[in-house]
Amino acid sequence: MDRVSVFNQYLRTQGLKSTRQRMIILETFLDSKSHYSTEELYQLLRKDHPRIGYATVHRTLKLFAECGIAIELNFGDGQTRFEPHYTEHHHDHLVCTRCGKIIEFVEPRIEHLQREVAERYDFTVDSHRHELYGRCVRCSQDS
Amino acid sequence: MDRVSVFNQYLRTQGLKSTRQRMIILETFLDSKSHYSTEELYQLLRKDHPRIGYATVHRTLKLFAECGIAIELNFGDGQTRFEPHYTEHHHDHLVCTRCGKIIEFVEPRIEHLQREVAERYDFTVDSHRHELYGRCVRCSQDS
DNA sequence: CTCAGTTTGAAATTGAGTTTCAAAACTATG
DNA sequence: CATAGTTTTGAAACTCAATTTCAAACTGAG
Ligand SMILES: [Mn+2]
Ligand SMILES: [Mn+2]
Ligand SMILES: [Zn+2]
Ligand SMILES: [Zn+2]
Repeated sequence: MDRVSVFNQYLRTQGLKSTRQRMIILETFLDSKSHYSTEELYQLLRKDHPRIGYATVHRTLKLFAECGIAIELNFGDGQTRFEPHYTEHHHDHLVCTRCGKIIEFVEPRIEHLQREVAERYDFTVDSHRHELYGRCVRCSQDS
Repeated sequence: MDRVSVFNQYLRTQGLKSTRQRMIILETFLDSKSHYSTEELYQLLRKDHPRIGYATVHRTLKLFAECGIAIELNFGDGQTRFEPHYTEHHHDHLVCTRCGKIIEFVEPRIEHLQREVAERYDFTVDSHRHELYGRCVRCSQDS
């Protein structure tokens, strides 16, 4: 089931309404490059939809996270970021602390060792966060 | 070189002064259990040193992080936490989202794969963050 | 000790995130 | 379509950790 359907079904089951704003925000969120903060997505939306308020963007992104079509990210820059949730391909991130570039990586062997570590402590994992901070190729070359 | 010396040398090289407050905060920080937030360490300090202000605790913890004797942690509860930096034994964390318990783990094979991933993208890693969120043994039993 | 520069602590400010509330928008029913 | 009962919206207010401000206190080189 695609993300639009998941969201609409979530709205229905929660007794929430399908509104023009929610649909526009959903479309824009899914089409846009990933890792947007609320403020960034709000600014992007303002170009075509200047009537949509910041609070609505914020509330809608929270709804996306609640129904599982978005993931909240935090790269330590003081802003929560969101990305569409790809159930098929979980990934983690390399974050360039100079230019802000974000590279996604997939490493099943790390995912596996994670589960092994959790077992070692009889810990039930709901989610995890794995980020490497440093310099991307470009940024490690110049100075 | 022990952490007290590292801090004092950092103060000297930066033209900063060694003060009563900074020494008390350093001692308390190193003696205390780890993963304290600024507020928590401030409350702990207040028992024996009610004159030390929150701003000073905050500024001093930032100094610890700057000179490398402390690491800033963020477990997504809206408070920055600090722990002494153990150069010898790097570890990552399991965080119980129910009771707040923090378990430290060491897994060299993950550290190694991390370096491999970074190389794959010609990325120079300065630091990383790896946390597993879920339920500790106790908390997964009583639900 | 003296004094310029630094630090301190209380209070003010910042900024992302969240909540409030009256007006607008939905949707189920008649 | 009209109406009524909810829910949603957007601007503004609020929250709270983090940070800054500033006058008074402290530090340490001379
Ligand atoms: Mn991503
Ligand atoms: Mn730790
Ligand atoms: Zn870069
Ligand atoms: Zn627990």
